[in-house]
Amino acid sequence: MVADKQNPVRDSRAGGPTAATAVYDQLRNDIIVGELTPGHKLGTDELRSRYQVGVSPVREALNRLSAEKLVCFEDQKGFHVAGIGEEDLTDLIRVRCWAEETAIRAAMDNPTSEWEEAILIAFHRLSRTPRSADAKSYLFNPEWEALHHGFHMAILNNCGSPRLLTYCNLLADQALRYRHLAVDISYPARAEGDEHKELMDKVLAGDVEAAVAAHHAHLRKTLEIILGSGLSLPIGKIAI
Amino acid sequence: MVADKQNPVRDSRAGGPTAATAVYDQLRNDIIVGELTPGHKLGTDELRSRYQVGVSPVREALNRLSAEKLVCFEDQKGFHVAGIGEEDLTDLIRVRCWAEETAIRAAMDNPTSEWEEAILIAFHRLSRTPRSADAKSYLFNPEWEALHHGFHMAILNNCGSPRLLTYCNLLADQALRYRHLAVDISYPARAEGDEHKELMDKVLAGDVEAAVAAHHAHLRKTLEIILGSGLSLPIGKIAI
DNA sequence: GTGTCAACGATATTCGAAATTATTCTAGCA
DNA sequence: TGCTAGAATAATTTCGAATATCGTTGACAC
Repeated sequence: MVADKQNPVRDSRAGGPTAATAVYDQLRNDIIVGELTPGHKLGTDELRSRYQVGVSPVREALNRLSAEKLVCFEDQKGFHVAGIGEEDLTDLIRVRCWAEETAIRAAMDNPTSEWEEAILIAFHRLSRTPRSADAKSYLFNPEWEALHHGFHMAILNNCGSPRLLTYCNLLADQALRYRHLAVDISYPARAEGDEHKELMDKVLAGDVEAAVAAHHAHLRKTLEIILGSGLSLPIGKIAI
Repeated sequence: MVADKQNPVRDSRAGGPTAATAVYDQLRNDIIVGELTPGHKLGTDELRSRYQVGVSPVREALNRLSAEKLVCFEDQKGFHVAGIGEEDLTDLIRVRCWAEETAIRAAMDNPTSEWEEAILIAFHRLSRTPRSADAKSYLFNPEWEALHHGFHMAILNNCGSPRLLTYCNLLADQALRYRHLAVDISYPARAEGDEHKELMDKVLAGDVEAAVAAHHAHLRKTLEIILGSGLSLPIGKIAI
């Protein structure tokens, strides 16, 4: 592979060898971060020039994303960034409560010391990392995002069901997009560290009901913050 | 659109206007029915000639299916029909129990007469249709399959969560494939009508715990039948 | 006999143009 | 003025060829 102007996308990435995968990753990120706003038309030409590739990789990436419900598709009408709405968000959080409650119960049903220690480490790392890359106003901090996701997944990981984990990840990504769309407005109103600590304490204490309660409270607070953030809803067509 | 030899796929279908969607539907069906066996390599040329289209629609369909976990994909290595395995099947049924239990509880939490009547009708239609298109040996009966799916969905429909319903549908499709792969061997060992009737009775009686129990028993029996059918496991690579 | 390496064949991937379809705009008519 | 028909425009979708990559086979050296 030669690094020239012809293939800037492929060259700028380490992971995916194929252009389609590279575009998929970038596009997915751009949508989750909110750079591509809900409802925005994802035209062929725009994406072709944006990522410097042909039609095929773009289309391939869009198809994969539409299966993840981050992109909306209709025959002969092309692709749009999936819309958002209050009902959709409420549904998302509700299903996430169900799925993750199930995962937590299953995980706590077979506790191992490795699992508990992994949670402890994940929390420790998260607590040492600032929520925002800038001290005063909010600035997206990819490191914190990764550690935050890692902390929650560390708890669920022990549930023993690959399918359920995959689904939790899917829901988490969708929720992450909502958070990004709202976060600029509501930061720094929230003390997330305390919520995470309480969740961890209950999990490590083996108190299933308390852990589930803490987890539900955590998600419900997220819902309230987003709904109260002034984010205008709805926008665009929802992808079921 | 002209009906000629150039476009047999598009012409033979009523629903999807685009070739990609047509291939998607057919391929999906071929996989679920078991005509394309688990682990089978889905090469470009094979599918191109099988469905009489170019590379683009084939690739598009494969990408959508890989998101549904019916097709396995790896960069630079192409596509395979998703593999099967005992662990995967166990996980599938377990997650299905969780998801559908949640849906049943939510549906029974807000019972309406329309909903109850829809269940009654769905059961009635199902009970009037033979499981097999042939009286003696098993022959795939698409009508029964549709009504069976309709009956189960009639119960879940009232849960009020589009996301959960979509997920239940996804899991149902994956389970359907396992059933098809095993059904030729185990038919007609099962009295499914009785199980469905019991499930319906509990739901209509408003007895949540009994309904959930009946539902779990129904799924667990499916698991046991498939595992005991002599279906050789595992085959191919599992799509998480 | 065993291991490495290069060339080959097969396959997946990508491109740019062509075909098809939706959308918009305009002209003509009631 | 409002509405329909039809062309012009713009977009999606599809194709077949060109490119890049992988796995294998065979030769060669050790």
